[in-house]
Parts: sequence; structure tokens; C-alpha cells
Amino acid sequence: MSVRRLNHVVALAEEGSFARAAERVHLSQPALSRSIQAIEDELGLRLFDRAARGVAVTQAGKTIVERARRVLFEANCLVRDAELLKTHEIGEVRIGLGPYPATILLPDLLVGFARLHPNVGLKLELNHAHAMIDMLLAEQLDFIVIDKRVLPDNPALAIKPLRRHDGRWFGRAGHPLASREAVFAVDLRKFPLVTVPLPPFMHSAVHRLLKIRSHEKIPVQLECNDVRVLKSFVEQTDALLFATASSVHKELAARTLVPIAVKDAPRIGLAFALVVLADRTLSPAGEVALALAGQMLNDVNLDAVEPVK
Amino acid sequence: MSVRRLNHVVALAEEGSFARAAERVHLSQPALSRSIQAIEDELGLRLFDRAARGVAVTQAGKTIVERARRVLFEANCLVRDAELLKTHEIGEVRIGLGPYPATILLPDLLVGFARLHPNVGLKLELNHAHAMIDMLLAEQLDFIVIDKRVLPDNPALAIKPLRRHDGRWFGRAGHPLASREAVFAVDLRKFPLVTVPLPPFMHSAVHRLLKIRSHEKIPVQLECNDVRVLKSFVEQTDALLFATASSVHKELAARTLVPIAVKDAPRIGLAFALVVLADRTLSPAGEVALALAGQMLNDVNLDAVEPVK
DNA sequence: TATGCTTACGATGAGCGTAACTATG
DNA sequence: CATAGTTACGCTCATCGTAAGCATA
Repeated sequence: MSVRRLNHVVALAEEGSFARAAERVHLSQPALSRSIQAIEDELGLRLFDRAARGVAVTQAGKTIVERARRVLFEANCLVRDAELLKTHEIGEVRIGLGPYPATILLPDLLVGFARLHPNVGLKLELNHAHAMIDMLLAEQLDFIVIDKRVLPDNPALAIKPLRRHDGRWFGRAGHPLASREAVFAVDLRKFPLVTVPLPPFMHSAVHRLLKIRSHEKIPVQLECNDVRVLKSFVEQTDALLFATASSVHKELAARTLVPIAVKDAPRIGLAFALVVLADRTLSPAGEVALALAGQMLNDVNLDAVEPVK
Repeated sequence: MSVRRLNHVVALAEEGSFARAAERVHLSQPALSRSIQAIEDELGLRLFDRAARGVAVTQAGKTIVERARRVLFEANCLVRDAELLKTHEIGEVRIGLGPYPATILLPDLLVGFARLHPNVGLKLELNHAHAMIDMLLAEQLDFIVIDKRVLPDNPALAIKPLRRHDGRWFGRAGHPLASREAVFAVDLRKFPLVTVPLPPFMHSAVHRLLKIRSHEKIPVQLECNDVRVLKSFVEQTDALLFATASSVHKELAARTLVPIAVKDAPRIGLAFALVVLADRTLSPAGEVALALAGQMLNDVNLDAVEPVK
């Protein structure tokens, strides 16, 4: 039994004439006649009484026509949903973000995406890399944005690398180090340090930079996985923040934070990547969000030591 | 989009493998593969991700599969209803009965039919012929049972004549006329007469029978379209009832009413007929009720002047 | 190499339009 | 004879099964 056939039945019931119904369903009149005969045979029920003047629905036919309408309604819903999914007008996108990507992308990504596709639901997970990778593998997330160096070597994960974001040091406007001609790495240790929880490779890089002895820990005063917390702390104290310029570009623009240029510091980079499940198809809305996130992370002024507009 | 296709989609989603799903929908595995490709193309959406180990439903696919399930559910309902209609397990039968047919058929017809098809609704209309004919033409009734001589000459009505039921006279057990050797028509006039409202042809027949002058009316003491009312009245008085034997066969059997054999009375017959709309198909359950009514009206002991069992 | 999905190919039949037929007012 | 539905006929395309192809563990 085809949906097409049921449409023929409903059209004939509503038009009351084979000729008119045939026109409505874009069929020749004989073809419609056969189509109706076919479904009557298939169901073993006479649905219509043919008279010289018009066609009447039988009692049994009325029941079937009612049922047919409901099938057609559901079928139309399916087609409509397919269309909406394609045009990103329905659906749900679930994104996992690491601390820096979250700071860089939020809330611009959400606002931008919600403006483009207001009826697509967004679910955000801000968490540790390993927790998000587990969720991705369990198909609880569509994609995640983290530093690719923390990723396990799992062929189920497809990694789309993004441009490198350099880590830099930032202090409040008017910070003692801001007015210094030349700042060296050791100078940084005179001030409290704040940072997000650093993955091992970042931890050792900072450890080397600050020339801390191997058995000593980095003297971090405040560690928090929410960069906003760090930023507001640094704005009000003499503490120094290690972060990407991209994650503080708004504060740089507002001049509430300023970069501390360290003369003898090697570049410590963040290598963000978009991570999806290999061989799994994203929903169309998910593709859009993925592209948007990638674009925003690549387009942001990476080395903004001067205010951006 | 065919219901068949949607079934393929749901089967594949549930089985997680083309081979197993193909078996479930009785198709070769390549055929199923093409069928899925076809609907993916038709919707413009990838519904499944094929991997070496098994098949996974995409995010968009999950939405579509859910929709497909609902379409299939409605389609199954339709097929099921068609089956139930055919086996008289659902539906509604609407019957119009004239006074005598009602008395003869009720409640046996209802009980018998309800026993055969407990889930088919029954609607009864007990009314004047012209009202019921109007309802029949308006498709508010499936068929009516009345004297065919009251029917207008309307080609939209299809008439299935039944056996003739003779009208006779009845009185209470022990009625003065019951013990008389010979009763003549004029003797009837000594007693009150009760009857249902008589159609014109019956009225004039009775008028002639009782040898009433043309300008005089038939002296009817009680006229009621409910024969049961008439019967209980006659059982308790010396009134005489004009009715068909078939409509009082239970009272004859119980000997609460007895026939009054009139020597010089011509036979006055009731010509019942089943009336349906010409060229309109009854529901299967309606056909059964129609046949049952016709059978009961033809099988009843028409001339039962002696008790029936 | 075994497993599992896809592509190729030929055959079948469902479904279409045109045209001829039939019934009815 | 006009109107409306059905049957006849030939064609096309959707869909099938079998067999070969191809990717992956």
C-alpha cells in the first residue's frame, strides 16, 4: 500500500469525481480509476459507489478515508521534518568545549548559530577533555573542540586541526610589569599566577619557561576551568594570566587587560582541533555549527596584542 | 514514498545490519541496500552510516525513523480496520423499522446480531415511513423495513420484497368472539378497535372490510405506533387488534391473545420490504444485518393461528 | 581471507497515457 | 448524444534477484 494510493483515495473522496480527482493528483482519469480499483482489491473492500452523477464514499470507505488521512498526515510530517532537517530549521546540536575554546567561542558561537537557526536546539558540555571524548564516543555529543595533543590515538575519532593559538601572559591595566621596558620569564614569578588546569604538555612547557626546578611545582594561585573567573580575578589583582590572546581579545579591546611581552619566552602554543566521530554523519545543523566554530577559531585575531575592533 | 520503504528504514534501524534487515523484510540484501539509498536520495538526507561492523543511524536518521514508525503505525491501523470491517468486527449499522417490522423483529434481531457481531454498533430508528425514507436518502440509515406500498416511486430506492404477512384480528384469551362458531366482519364493530396508524391503502381496505359508510371514519379506540402498547391493551380489554400474526406470535404462543377468524373477510396483507439506496454499497456488517432481518421476516410463522414453538 | 555493503545486469511487473468501449441520463 | 467511468493495449521505469566488485578487520 503506497502513500500515493492513499492520496488518490482521499482526493477522490473529497472531489466526488474521478475526473476532478485525477486532475488534482496529476493523473489521467483512467489511471486513477485503476489505482482506486487496485486498493479496493487490496483491502477487499468497496470504498466508492460509482454512479452516473458523481462518486459516493461507502460506509466502509468513510472509515478507510479517515484512516488514510491520518497516514497522509504522518507521511507529510516525515517529509516536512526531512526538509527542516536539511535547512537546519529543526534538530539539535551538542557541542563539547574545552576551557579556552569555550572562552573564545562563547557566547558568540551560540548567539551566531541561534541567529542563523533559531529552532535548532543547542546543548553545551564544558568539561575535561577525557569526559568529553567519552561522551563523543557514546554519541552524546556531535563534536568537541579541544587541544588535539590531549587526544588519545583512537581511529574512531576524526580530527580537524585548526590554526595554532599562541599562549601569552596578561595582567591588569596598569600592572607593574606593563610599564617595564623589558620583562623576562623570571620576572613573572614575582606575581601570582592564574591559569586553567593545564594538560601535561602545557604544564611542562610552562614549567620550563618559568625555570622552575624539576622537583618544584608551578606556584599557581588560582586554577579554574572557567577563564572568565580567571579574567575577572586578574583584572582586580596583580596576578598574571597565562592564556591565548584569542581568549581575552575582548578585554584587550576594552583595555582592562594588557599583554605582558616576555623577552626570553619561547612560544607556547595551543593546538585546537575540531573532533568528530570518524565515519559518522553529522546532522546538517551539526555541520553548520562545526563549520561556524572552526571559522570563529581560525578567524579570531590570534596575535592581538593590540586592541581588535 | 511508499510505506514499504519506510518499513525498510525501520527494519534497518532496528536490526543494525543490511543482511538481517533484508531477511526481516523478505528482500535480498542488495535490494534493501538500493531501497535505503533510494529513500536517502528522495529525502536528501543520509539516514545511516555504513561501517565495516554494522550500520548506525545518523542523528537526522533518528528523527526520520521516529516519523517512519508513526506512519507505519497509522498504515497498520488502516489495514487492520479494513480487516475488521470485512469480518464485521467494527462498524455501525443503522436500521429504520416500521411499526409491524419493529414488533416482529425486536428484540430478536438486535440480540441475534449483537451476538454475532458484538463490536458493531446498532442504531435503530422507529418512525413513520416518510421520515425514515428521508433519512435513508440522506444516508442517515443503512436500510429500512416498511410496507413497500408506502414507498414513493423513487429510483434511488432499491426494494427487496419479502413474503406477504396477512393481517388478522386478535382478541384476549376468552374474548366473547373467540368462542363463537362463526364471526363475520360486522361483528367486529361491536368491539373497540385498536391498530397502528394505517397507511392509506390499509385504511381503505379495513374501511371496506368493516362495511363502514364512505363518509364515516373507522371507529378506532386506540391508535399507537407501538404494537406492544396495543397488545397489552387488548390483553386486558375486549378490544380487537388488527395486526399480522407474525407480530403477535409470542402472545399466541403464550395464549394471552387468540385469533378471531372472520368468515367473510378478504385477506388484507402487509407487504414488507427491505429498502436500501440503489447503487450504494452497504458496509459488510450492514449486509449481514439486512440478510438477518430479511430472513427473520420470511422465516417467522406467518399464519400462526396456532401456537408456535 | 572473511565479512558486509555496493554496483552491474538482465528480467519482471506495476503503473502510466491514449484510445476504444460501456452505461446512463 | 453527452457525460463519466472502465477496459484494452503498448510503453516505461521501478524494483527484484543473481553475480561480480570493493572495502575493511
